[in-house]
Amino acid sequence: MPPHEHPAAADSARELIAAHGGRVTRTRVAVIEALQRSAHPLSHDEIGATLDGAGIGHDRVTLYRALDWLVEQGIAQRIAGGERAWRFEIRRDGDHRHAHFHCERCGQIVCLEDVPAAAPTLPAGFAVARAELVLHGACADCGRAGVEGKEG
Amino acid sequence: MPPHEHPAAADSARELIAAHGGRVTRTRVAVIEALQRSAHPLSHDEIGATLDGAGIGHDRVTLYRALDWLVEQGIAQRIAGGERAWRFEIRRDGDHRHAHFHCERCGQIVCLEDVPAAAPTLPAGFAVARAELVLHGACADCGRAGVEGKEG
DNA sequence: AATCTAATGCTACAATGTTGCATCAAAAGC
DNA sequence: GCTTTTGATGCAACATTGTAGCATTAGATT
Repeated sequence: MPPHEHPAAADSARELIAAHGGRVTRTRVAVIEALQRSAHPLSHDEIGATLDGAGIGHDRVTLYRALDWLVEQGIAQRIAGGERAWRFEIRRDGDHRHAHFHCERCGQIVCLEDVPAAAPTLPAGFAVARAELVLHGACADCGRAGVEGKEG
Repeated sequence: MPPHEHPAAADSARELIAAHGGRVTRTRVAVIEALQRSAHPLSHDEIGATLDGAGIGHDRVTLYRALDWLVEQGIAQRIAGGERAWRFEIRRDGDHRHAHFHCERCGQIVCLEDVPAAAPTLPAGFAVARAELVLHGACADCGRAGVEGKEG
């Protein structure tokens, strides 16, 4: 085990991957750990930066495929949230139906763990697989910094 | 007035544009009419096809800018709904906070006029400008056609 | 009709995501 | 420990969606 990693985190990531019948690769372990460490969903780009920071070579395609696999396996989930790019977050058991807040000031996506994204009653015939509730506005940090400008 | 258009629709589009201080151009009129006629939000691409069908020359950029202007003026609004591309719909008075349904089978976005996309109580400091509630699954048509396959 | 300038249309570009294929390396077998 | 198998990677090339700059066109006004 590399001495510069948290043993528990690395183990849980490795076990998670193996439990789904996938190969335990540097990329997948690092992606899962990055998502687990982050308090908010990460974009492909942000995850890539994390990998670079960890000295893990990769390219865009590998990362996309690793993320695709994680989503496919139900380990992670995609959020359409902010702008054009997807964001990813780890699916914690039973916890994957919370709403998200997109700050139009700083671009950040915040998980609103307390706010459920539940599907209301729908017209007959509609089968809902998942609900996405995204609130747009100014987050607590940006709201404090100033009402109109970028800085207070 | 061109004889192949609905006079009322054309007038309302023209008036709408003029009321916002913009120039009444073929593109804008056609885009507004397309959105008004459609029961569901349209993608940039679908709107472009409508313009082509109406024999109105245009290019991608013009259409993007026309749509940007409509959104800017509050005449239309963007929906992040389905995949990567934005969708657009006309803003009807007071009616612009309904939820949307994204059918993962046919890719269609359906307006759920009866389902409000209201923001629930948030942590202190969060200012919500708008709420987007998108439900993903199978729409009534696709659900009827078959449970797993594309066709019943 | 002449004028003014918003809007268009072109080219070129940026950002995000996908496909095909040769190579590499993780897991399994020996 | 070495070889085999094949899933995962990395590269190049491409597809889609959206923007920026700028010359030209055409809507509104005089």
